[in-house]
Amino acid sequence: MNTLAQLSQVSVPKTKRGQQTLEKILQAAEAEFGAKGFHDGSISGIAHRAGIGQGTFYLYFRCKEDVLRELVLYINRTIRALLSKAIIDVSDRIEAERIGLRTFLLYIKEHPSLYRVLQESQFVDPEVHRAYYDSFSEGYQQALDDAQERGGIRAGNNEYWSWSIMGMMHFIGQRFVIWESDRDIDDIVDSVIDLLSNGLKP
Amino acid sequence: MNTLAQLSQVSVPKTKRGQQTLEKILQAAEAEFGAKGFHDGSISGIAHRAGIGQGTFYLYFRCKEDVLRELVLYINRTIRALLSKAIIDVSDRIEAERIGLRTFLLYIKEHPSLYRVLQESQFVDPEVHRAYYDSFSEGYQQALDDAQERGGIRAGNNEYWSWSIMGMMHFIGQRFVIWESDRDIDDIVDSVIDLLSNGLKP
DNA sequence: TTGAAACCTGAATCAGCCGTCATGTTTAAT
DNA sequence: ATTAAACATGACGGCTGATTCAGGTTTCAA
Repeated sequence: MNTLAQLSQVSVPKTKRGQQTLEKILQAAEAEFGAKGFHDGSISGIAHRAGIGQGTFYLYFRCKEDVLRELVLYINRTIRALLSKAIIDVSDRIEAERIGLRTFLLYIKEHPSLYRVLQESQFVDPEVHRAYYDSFSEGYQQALDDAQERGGIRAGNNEYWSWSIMGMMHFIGQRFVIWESDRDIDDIVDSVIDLLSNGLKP
Repeated sequence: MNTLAQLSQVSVPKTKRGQQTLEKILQAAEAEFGAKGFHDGSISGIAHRAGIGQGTFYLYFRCKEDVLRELVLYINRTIRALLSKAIIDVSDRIEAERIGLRTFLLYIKEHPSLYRVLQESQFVDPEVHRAYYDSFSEGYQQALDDAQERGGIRAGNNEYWSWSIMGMMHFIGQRFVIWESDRDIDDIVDSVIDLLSNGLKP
């Protein structure tokens, strides 16, 4: 299994101008892929949005796939940082779930293009896509393990449970934030966390 | 919102030979897209696998996208039929969830290519992809409504709950059946249904 | 100031595949 | 047996878009 960081293919530009250009390319790629998808999106489209020549793209990335990989790493870093920060001193696991789901939904609402890129990476580079979810799953299992030791939640198979929870969050986000974006996020969170906390049984 | 059936673009062949050819094309497309994905898979690849000429493909489908659409409709019909049959006389909702999850996982284990096509349809024809899940969600909400009236499960927002449950099933299937196929399916089902029935709370 | 490294350009190349078409074969109803 | 409809073929035209490259320009350390 690869860790995500090992999958990066870009080297850091040496001048300030280079760093700005790299940044412009990444933002342009986010917009281009978000609007047209990976296959219909083009390098010329990215270059145009970034305000650079076509050839400049290849000073920073070896190919079209590499820029998508880099965007997936970027989402991973960003969401992980947001989540750690949001639940840093929440000791109750279920409260942490609530805050985590809310934070996630608010993030993808603000960055639907980036979230689309993540989904599409499944068919462009399955390895980086899986590494993204593996990295979340690991942290998740650790958190569930800890909560179980403290008696905060019931015992269970945390590998299966972590993927179940990620699945809930993903589908809820896709359906009620990406596909239909005017729902009240707190209503969604309440309902989903209720199910996750208490289950279906009366 | 479109119903799935309206999205079909193929007309039924008039002779027995035509029906056989259509069948061959669909099976070849399942294999081709399953192996190479939609974009890297080619019409010539499909025609080759089906043992027909390239032009013959276009007697049955207008374009590459149409055959993918047809495959999504096919999965939908098949899984729905399997599920209805499996839970036809199960009155306990939680037992029905258990059987439903098990049936679903066994199906995708046997048809990973078809399941990949369904996932990829999100980026080829978002409408048919969404219609697929909407059709399941509707049936799901109905089932949850009924069970709540009988007191079989707790009250909740069944729109959110149905998508949460579909998300659990999807992620579990992707991770532990598609990506890693040697897990004991009954272990998975027990663990996931335990979480779904009883929740995280002690 | 200078020069070497870093960065930029966009027209041209090139490979690959979708979809068409002119022609030929098979089916099945009468 | 006849024939019109249905089905089959595969070479090829046309287009698209990723990547290259030869010839610039800018940066910055010394």
